[in-house]
This record gives sequence, C-alpha cells and structure tokens, in this order.
Amino acid sequence: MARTVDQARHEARRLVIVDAALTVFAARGYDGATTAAICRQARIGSGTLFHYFPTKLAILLGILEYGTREVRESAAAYEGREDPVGVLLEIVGRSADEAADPRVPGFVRAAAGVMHLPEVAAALEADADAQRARLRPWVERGQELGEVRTDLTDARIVSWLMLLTDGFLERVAAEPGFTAAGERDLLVATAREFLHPGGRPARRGGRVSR
Amino acid sequence: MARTVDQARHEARRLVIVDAALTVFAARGYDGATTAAICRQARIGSGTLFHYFPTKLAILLGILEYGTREVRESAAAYEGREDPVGVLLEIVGRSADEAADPRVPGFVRAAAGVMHLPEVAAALEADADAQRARLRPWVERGQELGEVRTDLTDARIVSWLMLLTDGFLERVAAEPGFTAAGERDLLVATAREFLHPGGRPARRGGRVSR
Amino acid sequence: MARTVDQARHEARRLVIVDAALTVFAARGYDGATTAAICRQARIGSGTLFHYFPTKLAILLGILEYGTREVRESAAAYEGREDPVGVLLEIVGRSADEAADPRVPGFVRAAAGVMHLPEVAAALEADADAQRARLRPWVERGQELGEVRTDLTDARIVSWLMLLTDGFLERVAAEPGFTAAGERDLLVATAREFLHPGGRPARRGGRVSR
Amino acid sequence: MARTVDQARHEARRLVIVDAALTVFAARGYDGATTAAICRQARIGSGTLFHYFPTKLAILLGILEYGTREVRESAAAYEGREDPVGVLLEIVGRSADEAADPRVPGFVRAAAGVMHLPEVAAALEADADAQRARLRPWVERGQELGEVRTDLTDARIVSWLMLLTDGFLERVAAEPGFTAAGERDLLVATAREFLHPGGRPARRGGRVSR
DNA sequence: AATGAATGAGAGTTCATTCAT
DNA sequence: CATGAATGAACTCTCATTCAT
Repeated sequence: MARTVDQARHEARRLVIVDAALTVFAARGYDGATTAAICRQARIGSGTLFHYFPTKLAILLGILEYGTREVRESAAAYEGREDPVGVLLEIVGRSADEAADPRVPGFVRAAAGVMHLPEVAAALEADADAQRARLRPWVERGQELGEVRTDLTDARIVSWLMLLTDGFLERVAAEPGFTAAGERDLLVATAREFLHPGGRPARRGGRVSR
Repeated sequence: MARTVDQARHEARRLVIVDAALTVFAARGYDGATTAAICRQARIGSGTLFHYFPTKLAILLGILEYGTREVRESAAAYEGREDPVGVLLEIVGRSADEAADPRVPGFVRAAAGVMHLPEVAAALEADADAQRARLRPWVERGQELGEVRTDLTDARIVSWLMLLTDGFLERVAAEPGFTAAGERDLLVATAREFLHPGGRPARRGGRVSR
Repeated sequence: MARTVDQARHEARRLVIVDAALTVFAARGYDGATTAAICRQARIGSGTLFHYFPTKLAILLGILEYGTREVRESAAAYEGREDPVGVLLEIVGRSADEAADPRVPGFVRAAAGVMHLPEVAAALEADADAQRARLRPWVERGQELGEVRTDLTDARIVSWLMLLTDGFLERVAAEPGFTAAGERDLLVATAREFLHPGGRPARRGGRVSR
Repeated sequence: MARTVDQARHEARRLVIVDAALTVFAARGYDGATTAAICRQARIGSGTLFHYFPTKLAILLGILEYGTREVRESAAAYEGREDPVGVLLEIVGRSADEAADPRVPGFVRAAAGVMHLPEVAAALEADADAQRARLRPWVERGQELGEVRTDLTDARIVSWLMLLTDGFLERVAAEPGFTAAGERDLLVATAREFLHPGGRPARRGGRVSR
C-alpha cells in the first residue's frame, strides 16, 4: 500500500514538473528554457528536478511520452463505432481543440527545434506512429464502406490528415487572428471534403461533437 | 566604382556565410549550431564571421530577410496575369518545390524553435506578411471573377493556403516517405479544391507549371 | 544493561559502515566515493549513514582511527619480549601481511589524496605517531644490546623502517607483479640488513613468524 | 616561421598552466583543486584554460606526461657509461633531489588519489614503465660485471629500487623532520647496500654527484 | 580585411546533508 | 531507529564575442 501511495505521489510530482516544463518550453523554446526557470515554475529546488529526471532532455522526452500515451489511450475510445468518417473527423476536431491550449503550439515548435537530437527525433516518430495507428483503421474501414476516397492509399490519406492538423497548429501559433476555436469547423469541413471529395454534406446542422 | 566593387564583394561574402549558416542551422537547430561550426562550414575564421554579422542571431535574421526578399521579388513575376487561380496554384506549387531542398524544412524548424525571441518573431511575421501580400490580390481577383469561393473572406482563404503549405513542409520534414516531389500534385489539387469546392477540374492533362 | 547492548549494537553498525566505506574509498578514492555508494555497499539508507557519522569526512577519520587503535593495541602484544630485532621484524612483516588485503593500499592512497584537509593530516600524523611509538622502544633496546646499528639515531632508524613499509605498500598497489606474499620475506631481510648492516643472518631456517 | 613561433608560444602557455596546476594539485589534491583556482594561479581566464586542455583531467595527465618525458630524456644522458652501479645510484639520488621540490610529493599523492580513473592509472603505468626502462639495463649490466647481486632477478631489483625512492618520497611528504637533502645520502647508501650486500664501500670520500 | 587566442558569463548537473515521516 | 525525498551550494565546461596583430 505504501508502495502504491509512494508511486502515486511520485507520479503526481513528476506531473507537476512536466506541467511546469511544458509551460517554460512553450514560452522560451528548449534551449531558452533554463532548468532554473523550470524549477521556479514548479516551485522546487534544482536538486529535486534532477531527482525526477536525469537530464533536461529527459523532461522534454517525458512530456512527449505523456502526449503519445494520451494518443494511444484516446484511440481506445472509438472502438465499436460504425461511422468511420465520423470517427476521423472527431479525431481531427479534437486535435484542433488541443491547439486551443496556447502552450501546445509553442511546445510543438520547441520540440521541433531540437529534432536534430536523435532521442527527440525518435520520440516524435513514436508520437507520429501512434497518431497514424489511431487514424489508419478508420480510413481503411471508410474505404471499404465507400465513404472514403479510394484514389489514394490509406497511408497517404492518413499523412494528409496529419498535414491538415499540423498546418492548423502552425497557423494558430503564427497568426494571432487564426484561433483554434474560430477555425475548428472549417478544419473539420476541409478534412471531410478531403476524405470524400464532392460527397454529400454531412447531416445538416451537424456540428461535429467534441 | 571601387566602392561598388567592394560592396559586391562584401555582399558575396555575406552570402557565403548565410549559405553556410543555413546548412548548419538546418542540421543542428539554432542553439545547436555553434558559430565555430558555421565558420568551419563557410571556411572562414571566427573573427571574419563577426566582421559581417554582429551576432549569431543577426545571421539567422539575415537568412530570414533573404527569404522574405525573395518572396517579395517573386510576387512581381505574376503581374499582368489574368488567371488568378492559376497564379495561386503556381505559388503553392513553388512552395512545394522549395520544400524539396532538404535544408528548408530543417531551417524552418530551427527558426520556429527560437520564435520566442522578439526579433525572430518580428522577422517571421514580416515573412508571413510578404506571403500574404503575394497571395491576397489574386484571391480577391479570383473572388471577383467567380473562380474562388466567396463563403470565406479573402484573408481567411489566404491563411488556409498558408496552412496547406506549412503543413506540407512539416510533413516533408517529419515523414521520410512523404516527399516534396511525390506529393506536389496532390497539394496543388487540394488547394484548387479548397479555393473552389466542386469546381470543374482544371484544363485536362494540365500540370501546374513550376 | 540495555544501554550496553545498545552501545554494542551501535558499535557493530558503525563497523559495518566503516567496512563498507573502506571498500568504496579504496575502489574510488575519497571524492570518487559518493555517500550513496557507501550506503549501497553497507545496505543502509542515506539517513542511517548520517545517523552514525555526521559527515563523509568523519567516516574517513573513523577508519583511520580504527587503524591507529589497532596499531596501539598490537603494540601491547610485544611486551616482555627480549629480542628487539625479532620484534621489529615481526612488526615490519605484519605490515606486509596487511598489504595483502587489496583494499589497504587503495585506501591508503585515497587518504593520502586528501591529506591537504587538516583533519586528515592530523589523523595520519596520529597514526604515524602510533607507529613510531610502537617501533622506537625496540630500536632503542636493540641499540643498547648492540643488535641494532648506532650510527643513526633511533628516530631516524624508525623513519627508515616506515619508509620501507610505505614503499612496500606503494609497490604492491602499483605493480601487479609485486605481491605482498611474494615479496614479504625480502622486505624482512632488507629491514634486518638495514637494522644491522653486515650482521649475521638471523636464526637459520628462520622465517619471521606472522 | 609563424607556425613555429605560434607553436612555441602555445607550448610556453601550456607550460604556464601545467606549472600552476602542479602547484594547486599539490596543495589541494585533485578534487580539491578547482579549475577556478588553477586559473587564478596561472593568471588566465577559465576559457583560456579550456582552450589549452579539454578537461581538468587532461591537465593532470599533461603533467604526468611531462614527467614521463623527462624520465625518458634523462635516460639518454647515461649512455656510454661503464659503471652501472654508479649510474643506478645517480638515478636514485636524482629522484631524491626531485623530492626536495615541496610540490612533488604533494602532486604524487594527488595523482595517486585518483588512480582509480583508468586514464590516470594508464599514465602512472606509463611513467613506471619509463622508470623501469631507465633502470633495468644498468641492473643487467651490473649483474654481468658482478657488481650487482644475482640472487634476485633484474626486474625484482628494479622494483625494489623504485620501492626505495617511492618510500623516500612518501616519508618526505609525511614527516616534516625527514628532508630530502638530509636523507639523500642515506638513501643512496641503502640502495648501494641493496644492490650489492656487503660490497666494499664506494670510493672513499665519494659523494654521489648530483 | 582577416584572423584566432583570450575571455567570462552562464549553463546543466552532482552530491553531501537535512528532516519529516 | 531508519528512511529517502528534498535541497542548493558549488563544480566543470561551453560558446558567443572581443580585439591585438
């Protein structure tokens, strides 16, 4: 029991650090974020930081892992669904919702800025894999049902859906007037159009649920 | 006259440094790129580097300025054209072509990674402004001619065209199987579809000229 | 009574730590030995370590004190002997035997490496004093009996006996082929020769008892 | 020419650092010697220190290398000599002279204190090899001429000569009353006796030249 | 104009030590 | 009594930048 409590406590503290680091990385970039600033943000001493993460890089990787895990876990929520296009658009919409947290685009840029580090490249690759694994089955199923275009391979369609969400994130970060909430519906509509060009518009009045 | 020659010589050497720095920034990110590495790549001494650029940051800004200037100058090439959609798709296609230089996506990430520096943010903003200025007149003209959708404001359409090219660049950088050359046509087609949903396909057999 | 038991228990645990620390200091030097490594070796928590010793330095001093105490106590074992040279050679031989424990030369070096700390200098001085006090009476007695050379003062002879044992320890530590067991007899013989140059060899067949 | 001058300048500066580091290592031990203290002693900035030596450890190794080189070079000075025992005693005497520099024993201890580092162990081994190589030919030659005992192998005699000089150094470091100058002659005499027990005393009035 | 030796501010990280449990 | 999470002082080392040549 104590072991369990300790582990939970440990995990909770790790999360505090991860959250603080996410904030600081997003605001200053990877190299601009000093470990001292992360400690200040997390309200801990520098020794404590290195008690939980062996290096500064490990913190970044830890954040990425949390994200990847979330992608994997969220994939389970769609099991049993029968509307592949609906699922795909929900996933796309959800990524738009995540972009609304102003720290997300900043952090994504910070991570991309140190992608030349092999560990970061591997972690981003793993994240992309998780995203592909979440999308691909539904693209395939949609193609089988005739609801998704078949002039492109499923893998390519997946890549293009990710292109849309990546570009969306980038625009949100770069353009003050381009807000996640304001452009969300157009993202979903564009994705729908991409998945099934010229297809009938979705259920009228429909707003893709979040 | 001598002044002119000197100036040309000066400019030429600056370009050598800019090119070397572009390579090193792309490969290692902004902070990962040491001035020593840039000097090595440019085959100059460190003293010389700081003779041409006052700080390391100034080199990055210099690269961005060259890019922005290119955007501005390329805009002039379209003057007098009568096919707004064609122009827009050419611009989009050209940005895909640029993504084929493997240094481009790497450099874009490096720059984005230090976007928290106000000077960089300003330079990227200026670049984005130049891109918007290049696109916007043709979107307006297209809307006037009924060749571009009018359910979205011209500014918003411009943003979404940039979203597509940004996302394209990002995918090229992230996914080894996603090549600029292989996906170029689909990018142009997707842009066309976005500009005029359900519109007749362009002149058949047409490949958007580079 | 309980007090006594507690004290014995306390002393026993101290010894466990001292032994563990001896091992770690010998293997990694004073600074190279982290308190964490000592705790691991002693199978205790860091809190416990500092419950028995106030500082890391105190552990080193504790080890040295144990050694010094041993020197003092061993001195008593020779009381009543009538063969001063025999006693001296036994002491020298015994120091060679101690060098056979591979941790001893390593620890001696570790301690010498931090001799610049006044506390360590004092402790080593105290140890040297104990060694001198153990040797000197027998040198004097030997000189009185005509069994030890008198062209050197007793103090100087003592120093040179220590020079031999120190050098022996150092060689054992430095030269893999120079083993304590293999060179022991030559050490004793050299010491005998030094004590009484040209003197008749000791009792024939004699091997200095340990 | 410039190259030669630069190289000479570089070497001279390296020597300044080596000398300063020797002083500081001797006074505070390896770990106790901060790079800041070495810089202060050498009157240079920290950047300069690391311009000449990549790491603190490299400085220590550099000092050891200088010592080893000196041993090798000094060996050449004895070529052509016909009195092996005289040569050996000169070498032994010279090591006693070196011990008169108060920094030498301190530095030797500092180095021994971090012998657990493989690089240091290797450098000390190389130094010992150089010393053995300097001594051994003369021991062999002495044995051939009947001037050195033959009951021990040449290698063993070499080890014991080194034992004497090591022990001498250690005593000088540990005992204030034991000075290099005061004990030098006894060291040489003891070495002579060891090389040829019971041998005739050397040429009368002879003092081993320095 | 071109150089690179010299600089020092500032970074990440280690580890002896404390103290609440 | 025993523990180990938390601490922060202090360390080594990097690197953009300067300036005498």
